[in-house]
Amino acid sequence: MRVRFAPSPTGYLHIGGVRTALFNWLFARHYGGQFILRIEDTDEKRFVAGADDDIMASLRWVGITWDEGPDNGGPHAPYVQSQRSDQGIYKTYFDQLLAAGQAYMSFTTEAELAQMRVDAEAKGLKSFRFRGAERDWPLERQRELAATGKPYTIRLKTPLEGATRFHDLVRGANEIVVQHDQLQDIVLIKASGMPVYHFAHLIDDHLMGITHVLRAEEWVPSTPYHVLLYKILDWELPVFAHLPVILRQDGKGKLSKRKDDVATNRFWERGYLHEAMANYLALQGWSYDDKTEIMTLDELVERFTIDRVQASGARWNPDKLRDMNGLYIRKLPAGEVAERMLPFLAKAGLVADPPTDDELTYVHTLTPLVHERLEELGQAPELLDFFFKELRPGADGYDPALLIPKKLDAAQTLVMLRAVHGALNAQTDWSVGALEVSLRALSEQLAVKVGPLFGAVRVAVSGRTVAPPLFEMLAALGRERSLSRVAVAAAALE
RNA sequence: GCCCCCAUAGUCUAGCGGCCUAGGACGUCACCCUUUCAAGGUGAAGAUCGCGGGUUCGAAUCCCGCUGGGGGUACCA
Repeated sequence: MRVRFAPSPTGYLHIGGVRTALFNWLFARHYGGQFILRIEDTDEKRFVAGADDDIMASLRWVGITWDEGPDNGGPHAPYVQSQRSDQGIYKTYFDQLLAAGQAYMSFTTEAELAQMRVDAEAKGLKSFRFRGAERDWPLERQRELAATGKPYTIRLKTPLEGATRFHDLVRGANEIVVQHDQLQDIVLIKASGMPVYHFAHLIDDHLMGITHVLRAEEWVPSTPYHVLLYKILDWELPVFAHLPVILRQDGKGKLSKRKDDVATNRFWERGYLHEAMANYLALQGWSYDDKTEIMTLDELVERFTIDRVQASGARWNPDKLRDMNGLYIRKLPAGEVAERMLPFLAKAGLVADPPTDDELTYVHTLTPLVHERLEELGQAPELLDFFFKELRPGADGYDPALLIPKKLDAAQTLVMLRAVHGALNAQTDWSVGALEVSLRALSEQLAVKVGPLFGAVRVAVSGRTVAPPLFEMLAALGRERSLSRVAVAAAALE
């Protein structure tokens, strides 16, 4: 079994593309087949230089590797269509089609065609299906006109009557039937000489021995053209499996690069784990059973079968992805989380890049404080910044009003914080346990509940009301900084 | 408009004729734990299985129609 993922380098790869690639890859790995990566750069207008590298980086990120591709080559190289076009690979076949009278040179220009559509609509015609007059010309006449230098495209001569039918693995036993009067003579070769997707992908799939075509659902309507071409060329049809589209969060249409934040690289920039992304993506249109959701890449490979792919569209659900990411972060050993957080801390300027040895060990001691609080690694800087930066109450820091617990006033809080400072100052054992014993005793001594007391201290040392556990924070902050922060906080209330 | 595909809670899904008083997950809410926030635990609300006809002793499961949603309709992929 051989499958392929064939992206167009028109920009970054969006997450739906990764899903399609993942399904192909899982399919190949599960059945012991090969997965091929092919770059379909036949659209000169939308071509973006460097997009292929970005696409490959995105695929590698989720763990997808290819047996043959543009970078690692293979028996069917090259794996880039513009290069294949330059080699004349496609010409062989359209010459064959032309000679057999199955395709023809069409001299109608894009502008003329657009006008024809407008006219048809004005006349109230239900639908416009273009078939060029040249489809009935002898090939010689087509060639003569072409020889005068008039630009032309090569179009498929689609049958006028009958129907084309094909099966789809995802849609089950029912055949998809399309009447030929619904088709039109699609362009196979553009006036520029570059083949169009419908033609190039099919030639390459055949030449590369692709046995199963797993692609997104939006290709269903054009599949009849492909089936027709396979038959004309007398080639064996691949097995089709059209994967459900990923719908936008609001359900209004499919995910789009322009409207949605779905560039794959955006996810690693925000601190999504590739393991979580692969797991979530696998569940967009596929499921294992009625309970299992959390699966490693290896487990996915072992369990992935095409019969469990859903036919209906799946809506993009960032909340669930986020939840799953948090779960994966929690599953990671703390040391691993520390390592993965580092780039985010460095980018925020909290540690050097690369970090010093001291910074490295400090990040490791800090990690347990935020480990289970992270849903995205990118949250690490905002959660931890007060451990790295000066902290001051006032205009350029936190609001001193936060120090004052509910039902207490500034004077009472001041007394409390001074007492805390005294107690901590007398503290010789700066361990989490000892600090807790000390402040709990103080709570009793002052006849203040631990809630308000700890709350005030929390703000004093972190500048915020929501933070990691207090004694862990004090311990990580160290004696000097803790004492000075409490003192400064108290002073702010004087 | 026309063609094609799809249809179980707000969302992702399990279900492939009797095991379903419809299971799981996200989200939501409550309670427990608790120094805040999380995490974790327990529980709840939430689906007349889109609607209407059939087939069958029996249908979420099969068939038809309708409706709704999505996709396509390019010298883009």
